[in-house]
Amino acid sequence: MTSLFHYFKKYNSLSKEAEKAIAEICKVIAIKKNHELQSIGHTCKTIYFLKKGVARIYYFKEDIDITESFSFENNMVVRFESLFTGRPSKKAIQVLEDSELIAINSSELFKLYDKHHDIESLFRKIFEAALVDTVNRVESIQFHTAEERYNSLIKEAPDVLKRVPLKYIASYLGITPVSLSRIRGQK
Amino acid sequence: MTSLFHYFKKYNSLSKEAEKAIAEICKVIAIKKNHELQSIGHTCKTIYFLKKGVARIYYFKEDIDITESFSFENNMVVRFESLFTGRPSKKAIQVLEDSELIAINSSELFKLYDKHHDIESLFRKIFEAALVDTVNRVESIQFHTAEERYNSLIKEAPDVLKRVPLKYIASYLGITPVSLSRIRGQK
DNA sequence: GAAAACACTTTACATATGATAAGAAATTAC
DNA sequence: GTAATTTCTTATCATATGTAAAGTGTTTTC
Repeated sequence: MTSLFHYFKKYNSLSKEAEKAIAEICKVIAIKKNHELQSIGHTCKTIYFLKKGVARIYYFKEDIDITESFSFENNMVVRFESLFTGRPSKKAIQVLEDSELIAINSSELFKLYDKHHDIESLFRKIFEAALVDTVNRVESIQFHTAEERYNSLIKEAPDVLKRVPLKYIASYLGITPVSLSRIRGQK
Repeated sequence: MTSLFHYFKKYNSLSKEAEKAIAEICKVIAIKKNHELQSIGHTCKTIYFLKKGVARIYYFKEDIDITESFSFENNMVVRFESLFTGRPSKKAIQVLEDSELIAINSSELFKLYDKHHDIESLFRKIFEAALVDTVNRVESIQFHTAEERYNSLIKEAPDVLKRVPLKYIASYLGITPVSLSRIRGQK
């Protein structure tokens, strides 16, 4: 739980009561490598925090498995488009190593917003940061070549190569494994 | 001002005092076609609402003008990555028709969050919706062909063709004007 | 309303990525 | 530890998009 509150501190400080209230709606869970945390068609009602391990959000486009994002230690894993619309997600969350997560029940969390103004501010800021990241990702996908994106990925998250199969990295970059292999082969 | 509060109502209801407080930090401005609302290097401290007209956010990649997004009537225009980081933006906002906007001073707005809980909730929800839109845009850019993206653009915003030069639409779709012309020519 | 500037299309050629298939390397299962 | 499975690379060919340049059409300017 310490790691979660340490993560929160980067965004907003919380009163003791607020921390207690959050702790009460959290569960620690362990999942084995390659298992699914949440599946396609399920409506997201949980905000996950990765204590240990790697996760990816993925979906299928015409039978092809496509990775939308990776998450590493000390970060959130959330399918925002389902969490904030209340609609079933077309995406699933899978864990790529034996992992430990903290699961925060989002309906309970949102109920805390009125009582604990600092909790609402905290998550507002977390989601604002997620918006900034996502805007930057649009820029990176739209206007950089696959090679540029590959290079910045391994710069920003060097251990992704050791921890994530290349086929997932390829679809995350928007290319086929064959194409990624070519890019890697050039050097 | 009515149009702005009508827009707000879709997300969260506001007390009379909150509406008054927001009205006090708003300015209505008019801008002529093709003029810049905010320029590259400027740090975003204003949230714009388009009453009338069309706007785009754009930047340069190696001397090439690239459109990141369009906004039409009754929507926000914000460079989130600057607003939420406090860093100068690499992007500019330009108006593509004679336009009228409501400018909300963001520093003043953020100060209102503590006094008016309903204002914080309102903007939290607005930005959560923006996050959902941006996540969906990532999906659309990454995993659909230019032709698919062109078709869904004209389906979702049919008058974009009448109101926006094709060269801007092309870069928004992530392709050159030549390529867009080819796609359009096929039919 | 003529000249200039800008926007759009078309053509020809170059290049990056995709699809498919086959083989090599690594991992997993028993 | 061997076989089976999965992952990654390489090769070939097809296709979509990029670049450059020329031509046509439309707007703007005075």
